[in-house]
Amino acid sequence: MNMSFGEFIRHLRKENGLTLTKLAAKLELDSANLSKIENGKREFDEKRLEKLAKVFQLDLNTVKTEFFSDLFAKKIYENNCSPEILTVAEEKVKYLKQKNLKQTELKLS
Amino acid sequence: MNMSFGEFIRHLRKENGLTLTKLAAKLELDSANLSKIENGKREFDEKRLEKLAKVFQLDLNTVKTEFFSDLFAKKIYENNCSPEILTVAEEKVKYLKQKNLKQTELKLS
DNA sequence: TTATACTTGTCAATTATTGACAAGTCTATA
DNA sequence: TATAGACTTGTCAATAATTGACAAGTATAA
Repeated sequence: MNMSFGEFIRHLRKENGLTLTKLAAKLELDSANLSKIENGKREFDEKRLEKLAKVFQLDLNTVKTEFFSDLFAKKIYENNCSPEILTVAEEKVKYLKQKNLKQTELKLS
Repeated sequence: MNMSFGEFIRHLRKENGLTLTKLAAKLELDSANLSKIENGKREFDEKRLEKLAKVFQLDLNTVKTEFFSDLFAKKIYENNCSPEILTVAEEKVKYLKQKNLKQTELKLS
């Protein structure tokens, strides 16, 4: 499943035999804007991820993965970052989790 | 080097014996706001990355890596994304590069 | 030619980010 | 204990970015 988030939505939409107008209604957005989203000319609004998952009966985590990985990939591509950045990000996630764990411990004591 | 971007700046600043006021001046921003950035209460503005690299004579890619990996990690953490998202992102970077390559080829032919 | 599906451009309205400054804490030192 | 310097926090107007909405276009099929 290697595609942009716009292509991901288009793929789902076609697969389910929906028109832009139909899907836009379900997502409560303008069909012209949905067209732009599918064509990568606008961003999909994060706050609609849950709605999107529901419409197509997908796991929210799957949808989030598509959404955020697309975001990350674009940033890396646009800014010409070296690929090691993802390893660094991975470490930082661990760091954040550990940090939050410590703060929780503090609050409990 | 595992820290947030705010901590990264603070580390650099201390290492170079600068006060908030001094560094803020070099970065052309308010010292109160720089304090918030170091404490993770505001975002560092992407457009100042180059300036930051110059001030501390760092490779721009190093600074970008710290900046964007911090951004990614925060998103992953906040949204409770599974770690595999980074692998997906990596694939999408490749996809984008390949896609752009094809478009370049088209333009040249 | 009419309908349907889609695309593109534009722009006001809404939201988010930023810059700026006042007022505070904390520490060290005269 | 008061003065200074370093830092933190809250607030808010100004600026910038995103979004919603709609008009006008193209493309295709009936």
